[in-house]
Amino acid sequence: MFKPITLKDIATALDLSPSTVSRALSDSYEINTETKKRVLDYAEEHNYKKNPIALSLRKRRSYSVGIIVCEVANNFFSQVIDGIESIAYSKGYHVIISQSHDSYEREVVNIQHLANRSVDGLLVSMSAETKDFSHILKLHKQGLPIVFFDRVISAFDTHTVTSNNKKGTKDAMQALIDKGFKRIAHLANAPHLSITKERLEGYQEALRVNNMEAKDSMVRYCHHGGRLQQEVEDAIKYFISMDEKPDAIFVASDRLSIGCLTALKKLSPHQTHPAVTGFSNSDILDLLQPGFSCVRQPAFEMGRVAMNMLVQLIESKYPVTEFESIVLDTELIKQK
Amino acid sequence: MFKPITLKDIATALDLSPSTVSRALSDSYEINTETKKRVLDYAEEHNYKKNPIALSLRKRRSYSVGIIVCEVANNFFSQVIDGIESIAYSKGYHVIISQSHDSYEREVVNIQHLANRSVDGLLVSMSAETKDFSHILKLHKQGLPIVFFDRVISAFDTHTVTSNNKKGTKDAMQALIDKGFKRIAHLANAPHLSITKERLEGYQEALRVNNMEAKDSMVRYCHHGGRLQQEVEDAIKYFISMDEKPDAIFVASDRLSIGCLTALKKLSPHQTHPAVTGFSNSDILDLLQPGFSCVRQPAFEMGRVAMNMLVQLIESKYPVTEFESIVLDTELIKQK
DNA sequence: GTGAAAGCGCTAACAT
DNA sequence: ATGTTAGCGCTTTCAC
Repeated sequence: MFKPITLKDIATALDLSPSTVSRALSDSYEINTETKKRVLDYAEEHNYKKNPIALSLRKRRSYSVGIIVCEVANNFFSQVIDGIESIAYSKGYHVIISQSHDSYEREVVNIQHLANRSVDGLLVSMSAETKDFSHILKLHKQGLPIVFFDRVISAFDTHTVTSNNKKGTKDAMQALIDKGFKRIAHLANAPHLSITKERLEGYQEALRVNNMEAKDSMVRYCHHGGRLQQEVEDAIKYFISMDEKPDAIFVASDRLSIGCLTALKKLSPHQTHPAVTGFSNSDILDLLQPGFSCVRQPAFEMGRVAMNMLVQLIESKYPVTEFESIVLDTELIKQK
Repeated sequence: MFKPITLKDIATALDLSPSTVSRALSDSYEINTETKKRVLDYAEEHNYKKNPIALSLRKRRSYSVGIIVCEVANNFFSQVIDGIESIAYSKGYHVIISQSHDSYEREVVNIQHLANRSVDGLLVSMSAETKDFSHILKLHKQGLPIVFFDRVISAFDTHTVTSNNKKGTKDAMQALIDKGFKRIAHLANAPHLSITKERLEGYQEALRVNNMEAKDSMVRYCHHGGRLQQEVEDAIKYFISMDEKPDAIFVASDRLSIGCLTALKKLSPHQTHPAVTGFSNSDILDLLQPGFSCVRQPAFEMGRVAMNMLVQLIESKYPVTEFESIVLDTELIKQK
């Protein structure tokens, strides 16, 4: 069942050799126009498609790339994926998505799985839990093209695309400060993530240039990126039981924002809460927190850039040794 | 670059024939325990993995399945995918996800793409726009195993998994009615979707058993499943400008709920709104609309069931002619 | 218990 | 301009 027509079938049917048919199908210049037409017509009529698996085996290329993100049910990452796919399809690549759920273990398993499935390259955004990079370093050493996006690492040199996290944070913080907020806390992501560090820097610098003190006591980290609601709740509990409660919380991600609002609602359902704002690529937060600005990352564009870089790496004739780090600007969404 | 070790390499290294190595690796009974150990040890030591592409070519099986959903950035579908993956991994299958974005055209292209990539089977949830099923019927006729989940069609017979949409809707409606709501509107999905019809039935039946009139004027459809905010806005505009405004809206999906709340906020920012409730697999709605019940679908379980069915279809020695339609119960989430 | 050889569907030297 | 051959990495008859 389900046995598609092969190149050989065409050859037999038209009384040609497989190689002639192969060349005709690839529109080779050395094939008679007449013959070419016969082959192409026959192929069209019988709905012939090259078997991609045979092609992969032959060319030692799978024309597929792997993506690894923490989760797809996240507007930022799903937008990045859309961007990646837009380029992938236009260049004849297929995309295999896999999710780490911010777990180190699953990241290792999935990356291994993808490498085994002979993807031609990898687009990676690190999991919040990952501190050891040997699994990915190994693949890089074996020559597998890898591009990092958003959550990058510096364990080795390769192309990267990120948002301008520091500036994005600074701008949003400035908007908060301009609105009159005095005690702005920071609910941060896992501490070893690149984005965490950059956003923290932006947070601190914004305070500094406004002559406000940047206290460590106003920063709480979520080591699992908000996957465990308990860790978010603990952080919020800490904030709202401070002697000098924050009047605003700058939250490092969408997922944390949801967790943060849920925790606030649960822990002090009847009080006015500190204002919540931060990085978000979702329209939902606007609904929850009218009147606040948030930082939007150019997710679709990031996906496009990352995929273009990866294709360049894959299709390069020579080993690439010069790598680019592209930084895209964020957008400050101000609501009236 | 990136040339992994092959079976032949092992054969040469251990001075065996490729067939022996192959058999040893597959733990064949006819191979000497001693030899088997040598091969396995060598393979382990050199991190040998069978080339899945060669395997696919040989076995005429790719050990990958395709999923097509409208979008991954949707809690319901991402939970289904998690369920699918949990079974897929344990049975040695890989999963290729693709998104229709509720567009007929993209559904056709993606399904074609997946079939060309020689997936062994397809897990399909129809796009909201699709009325013509010939693209998928063709593949079915060619013998490609297909399982439908959530948004099913009856163009041909195959395994399906769905939620008990009718009962789920009835129960949630009953909860609303018990709370005293008198004029409950229904914001429905695209009219030709299976889920739309079933949920509509539940809506109507709930009214009927409570001796309330089920008027067509209280139902509005979103033909693009809420992808166009305009269509949601038009529906809401219609509802809130009725002579007898609804006091509650039962919304058919998560995405529509977001659109609905956004529209309400935009169209009448300072009034009290009708209560909004409905199908949701996200925790966000609880945040937005405290105190209301919603219908939760067993998404993860649905994914597991669907994938198990697909594997059964793929691995069946004989053509399957008896098909199952599994219906899973929904859960009514009541908030205090 | 092990090996030789054929073949999955395709392409690319190397003929002619 | 077309055909012959070999081979990508693997499994599986068929030999011995």
